[in-house]
Amino acid sequence: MKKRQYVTTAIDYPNAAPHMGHVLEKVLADVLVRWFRLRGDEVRFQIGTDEHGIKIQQTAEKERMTPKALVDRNVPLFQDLYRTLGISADLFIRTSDKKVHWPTVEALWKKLQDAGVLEKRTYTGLYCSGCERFVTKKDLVDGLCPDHQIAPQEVKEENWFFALSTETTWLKGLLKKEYKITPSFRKNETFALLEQGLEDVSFSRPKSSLSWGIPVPGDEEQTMYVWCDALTNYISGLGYFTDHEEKKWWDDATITHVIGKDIARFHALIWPAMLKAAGVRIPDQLLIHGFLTSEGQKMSKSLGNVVKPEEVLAHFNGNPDPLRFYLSAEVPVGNDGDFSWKRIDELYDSKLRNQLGNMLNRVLVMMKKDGFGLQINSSRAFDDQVVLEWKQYDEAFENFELHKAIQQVTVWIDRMNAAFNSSAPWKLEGAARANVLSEFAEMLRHASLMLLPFIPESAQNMSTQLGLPYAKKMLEKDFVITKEMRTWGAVKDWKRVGEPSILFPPLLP
RNA sequence: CGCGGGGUGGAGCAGCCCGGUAGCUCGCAAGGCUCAUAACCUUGAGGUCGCAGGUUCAAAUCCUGCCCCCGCAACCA
Repeated sequence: MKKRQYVTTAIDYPNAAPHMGHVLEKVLADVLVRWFRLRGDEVRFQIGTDEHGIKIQQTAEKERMTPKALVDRNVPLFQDLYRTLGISADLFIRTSDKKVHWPTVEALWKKLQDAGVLEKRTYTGLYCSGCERFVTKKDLVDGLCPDHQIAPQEVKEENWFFALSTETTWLKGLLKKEYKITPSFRKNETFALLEQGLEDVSFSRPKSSLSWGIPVPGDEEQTMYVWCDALTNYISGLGYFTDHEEKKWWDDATITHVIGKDIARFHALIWPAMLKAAGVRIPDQLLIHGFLTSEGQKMSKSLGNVVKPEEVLAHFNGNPDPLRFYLSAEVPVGNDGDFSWKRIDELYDSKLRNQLGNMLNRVLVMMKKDGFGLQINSSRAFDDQVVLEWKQYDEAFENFELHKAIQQVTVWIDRMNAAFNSSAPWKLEGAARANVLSEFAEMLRHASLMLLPFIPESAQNMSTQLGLPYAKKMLEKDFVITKEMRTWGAVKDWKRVGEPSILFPPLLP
């Protein structure tokens, strides 16, 4: 039976241009999604932007524009970047979208209210006029805000609160059983939070302090806070609580939220509690990635080491694959990683250019000389080897160890290079020579299929050079890697290889 | 006792969950090949796997304690 997958990423906050952290998450999700599609799953993949909130409001004021104008200016930066990177999302949702997003959010709010989990209370807190936000006593140094050197004032305001504290026990049970969290240490972390007990969370702010957002239904003086607004994108994109609900993507799919470690707790605790109150099923799993440092240090504007994805793309002449390869191979899923210019160049040269690209070229150039003909003999040994490679590859993906899957391919390419030297086909003649070369072409065919989720365009390029009949269709969303394609010598209508060309050109100094 | 991650040859990392010849990339040395994008292959030098105990026939891997880095601590991916 066909499996159905609903994959989402966090929605990005567009108060500034996208950076490498955004890219890490989207590439991770995209690789996973492409693998799902290639194995034949029915997939829906959603990304988007979280456009409301005080920060957008403030940034807009600074730049003397309306919040709407600010997000309309910034959101295309994200959309264009993701298009260039080949992020194969089916829907890009924007929380400022009153047609797609708002109806679901408003309906959800009412459902929560009906369920009795929302309550209006007076909240008393310390407000720093410099930060323009509430601070806690722990933030203060000698009673002063460390950023602004002023004493915060005690302010009372009305907030709607969501009853999370009562869900502690239920959430423990949920995390123990149904709700899977990868990597597992994030689950332990969440349990530690639960042990401390949960507090109710603020679900709205007065319009006077937060105006850029969705008004609370029936209480126009209040604006929704991030939770009910942003998290809800995962179901508003499916039209939930409207006349065009696409329930099959939620009720009958495996739901995977790909998110960063900073928002893990909200997805692990608040989101399920909201859904429970609204009578909607709980998602299946969270895939939580770490953060990227830049040249070993925390990425920050003040250090000036923020890496812009556009610069990386430009460095490789607009080819997204070196960056996709780097993030997939160098950053183990769940761990923090580092972005280094030196390292990405190193990897490009050694792995992609000298090992992969050159391997393909050395085979194809010889085959071209011999007239492009292909003759793959059946072979028990190669059969077994290919089966094993695919098995390990699948296992890595199933455990979300994407770095292992791609590293396995590069290791195989390594072995091919060594085997090519010891086979020394340039010393052979006739049928022996043709057979050896064809064997390498067949191995490269498998490798290009395995690389497809990671570096789609380059993998397709490989397959085109190999002259594969299916090469043209490889980037289509309904392309599936069939049993034949995974079997040694089983692509029967593949008789000739194509014209060789340089897969990864040397970089200009 | 707030929470978590990390400390492995010159640099950067994997391995640790499921103990059993210490692996990868770059760099370095020597040799080989000549099909190929001056690419490829082989061999070698270089590590008491943060420190100290413990469990075990056997520990980078499990347990305990300590030291040092780095994040997070409710809206910075």
